[in-house]
Amino acid sequence: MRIATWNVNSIGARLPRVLEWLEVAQPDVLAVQELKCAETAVPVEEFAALGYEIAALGDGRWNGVALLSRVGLEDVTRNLPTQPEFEGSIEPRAIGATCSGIRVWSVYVPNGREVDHAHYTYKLQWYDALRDMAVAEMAANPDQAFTIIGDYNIAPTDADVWDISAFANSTHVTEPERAKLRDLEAIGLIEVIPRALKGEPYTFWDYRDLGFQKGKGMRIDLIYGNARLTDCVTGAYVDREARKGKGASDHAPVVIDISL
DNA sequence: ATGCCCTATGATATAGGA
Repeated sequence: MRIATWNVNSIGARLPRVLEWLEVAQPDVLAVQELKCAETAVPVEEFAALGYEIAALGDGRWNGVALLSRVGLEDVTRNLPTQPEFEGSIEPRAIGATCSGIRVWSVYVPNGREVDHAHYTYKLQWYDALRDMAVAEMAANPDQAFTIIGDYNIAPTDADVWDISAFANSTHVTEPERAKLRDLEAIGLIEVIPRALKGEPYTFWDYRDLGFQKGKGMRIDLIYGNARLTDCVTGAYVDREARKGKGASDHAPVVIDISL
């Protein structure tokens, strides 16, 4: 079983690259973030032609998440039960489903913007809601393989950014953010750290400043799972190749193989 | 020293990204 996560930065703009990647990488499940389109506008038929069902959550221009699966897609849950609002709305940032017995969540955690911004507080609150969901679901099905994959918008360690000194007073590397990752570990979630295909551990390179070309990346697309799942991981990698060339997303896919 | 890019939108600027 191969599961992957990819922040595609617009499913519309990225459709040819995503279809091509599905054919080459052959994931059974793909968690997608930043659809940037309404769920009613998701290109369902193109994915169906490759054998994938899709469950999508999106309301337009920003955010949006989905799960693609060719091994079943059941018990779809939209949003986190205690997900906080931002400026009065519940944003489409989390969708869960059961795929061939594995519970999978695709998440796009809020960015935070600046450490003194309301969005940063929202980000931290969002993590509490993510933890609450994980606690409840794992308690309800303690023997089920469970994973939360997606764009966490946190670099777990200083080595997960190209130059920590460039991140003074920046989001994504602060202690309160990293403490939220430790909260997830405290409830029994374990991070699966992928190997990089070419040295760099990163999963994101900003379009601005030509980050990819200069090796200025960040590892922010993460995989956490319960022991039932992580004990069965046979491999994991970042598909850095997918970040290359014209028309690439600013994120690379992250892939795990598991043998339950 | 700074910006350099890319996306979608009631677009010909703007907001957001991290």
